[in-house]
Amino acid sequence: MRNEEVIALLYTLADVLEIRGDEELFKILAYRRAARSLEDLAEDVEQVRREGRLRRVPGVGEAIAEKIEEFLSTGRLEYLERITDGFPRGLLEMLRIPGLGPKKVQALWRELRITTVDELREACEKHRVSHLKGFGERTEEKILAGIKLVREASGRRLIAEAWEVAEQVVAHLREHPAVARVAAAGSFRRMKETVGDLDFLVLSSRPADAAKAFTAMPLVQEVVASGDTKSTVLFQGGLQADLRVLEARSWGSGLQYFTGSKDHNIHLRTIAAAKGLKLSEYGVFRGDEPIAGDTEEGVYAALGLPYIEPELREDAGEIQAAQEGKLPHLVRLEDVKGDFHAHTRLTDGVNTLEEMAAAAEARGYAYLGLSEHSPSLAVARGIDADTARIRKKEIAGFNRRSKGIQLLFGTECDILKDGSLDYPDDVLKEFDYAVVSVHSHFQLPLQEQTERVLAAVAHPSANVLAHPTAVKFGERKPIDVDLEKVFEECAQRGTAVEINSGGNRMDLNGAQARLARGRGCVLATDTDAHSTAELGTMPFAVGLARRAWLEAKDVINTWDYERVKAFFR
DNA sequence: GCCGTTTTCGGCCCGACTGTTTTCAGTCG
Repeated sequence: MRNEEVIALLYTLADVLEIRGDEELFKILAYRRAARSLEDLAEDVEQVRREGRLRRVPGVGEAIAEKIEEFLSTGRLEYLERITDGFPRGLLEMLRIPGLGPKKVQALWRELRITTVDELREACEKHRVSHLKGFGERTEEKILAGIKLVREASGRRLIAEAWEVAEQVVAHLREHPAVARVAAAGSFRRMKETVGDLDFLVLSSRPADAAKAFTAMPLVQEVVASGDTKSTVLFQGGLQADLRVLEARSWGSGLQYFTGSKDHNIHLRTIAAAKGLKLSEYGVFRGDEPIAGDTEEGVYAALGLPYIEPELREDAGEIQAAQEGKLPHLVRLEDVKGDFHAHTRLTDGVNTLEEMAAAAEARGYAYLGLSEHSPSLAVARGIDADTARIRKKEIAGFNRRSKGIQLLFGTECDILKDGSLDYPDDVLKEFDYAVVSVHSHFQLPLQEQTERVLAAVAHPSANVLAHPTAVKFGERKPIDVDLEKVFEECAQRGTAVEINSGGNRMDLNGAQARLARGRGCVLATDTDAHSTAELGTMPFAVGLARRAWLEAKDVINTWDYERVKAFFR
């Protein structure tokens, strides 16, 4: 997969052109739009190119397609080399500093010959920067603070991590007397697997008090900006958050606007303009007259559209589907009847069988699959066939006693390097079901890795392919595997494909899971829980399923116990 | 550079906050 390289290339092109300042802005925006679009592409860009489908990617036209072609085939881009001739790469790093945009970076470069972040810091400390036109003493201070910030901040983080902060903030604001309504918007509300910052909205008749309640929270490390309707803070730990204060008549349009995505909103505004309307966070207007804004449903209705669920708002076909009345009825958390991927103390979990069963029952589940590791995964104390048989009896005993939840006797069986499974076939047949996973040899080349996984999912005992890319956020890159081929084989063989919300995985992501469904697969939303608490990450797995346009029928965790058993058999 | 129920040319989403300015440019989302 070279998607990341191509995305970085396009962003670099845009940044360089913007600092150089000799191209018109829309050209630069076009590169960024194409880059964002590729970020949401589930497929391997090289394969898309091989099949001549580059120009079908939204925002990729003739010129960008040609540049991607050249870069993929030669590893270089002549155009980039030409425009970066004599262009200091350090300027790109300077652009990351909050408050510094292309114009200021350009001025620093042209006027003061500053080409690196270190040179910039030194110039600020010597107060050489404040003399420049458009700069001042406050700017110098902000740049110095910004340099520190960039060095500390770590960019996007997993939604599970942001979730804890968001819940605290929402609870805090909800209790405040000046606040009538609270919502968290942004990519958080869209349930994107990672979020860059948090966006909070409040309805208040006393905006200043509401803003103060936000900026004065103990969690706040620094107030970056604070105005009448908008404040920005930095939480301890480096997560940035915005608060917007809305009026009741703009609650729906504000929620819609700040939920995004950017490209979804741009598309909506285009539709509004075509109807002679104007859409902003304050409402939908015909001339100066507001015709919608108090509810999100009303905003969409004013544009002639049904309500679109936040998880779909990526400008990935959902607006067209809405226009045609073809939006999916997304799977909901309440539809989930169980989990197929969980561990107990028998291997590397922390809770007992009974504790896990009780926690699952408390979540309202009808069943819970216990899938312990197989022998090869020694670090997780994978169990041999004899120990598995003891577990089988424990589960049978539990199920006889239980008046409610039923346990399934599963295994998370390692896929070995050659694609064979970690138990002999006759042992595999003793389990109710098998989840199969890659836990080793992450570096195999594309073809070998693909053949390995294809062999595993084709095994008659394989029921669920767990965390198919093996990615771990901030820790491990995805394995090189042809997901389309794997999905096609899974569909053919009746092997479900997993969306795993455990640890720092979030694997598959939304776009990949959508591709899986498109190839005819059914999916499983699993937590890979190693404790009772971790069963609670199910909302993130379901969130990804919703981002993948999945309906309840597509997700085996929503099926009843008998149907699941029959599917596994 | 992209794209099409206004268009193959001429548009391209819209507004808040900051700091430096005396009316606004730059930055950000």
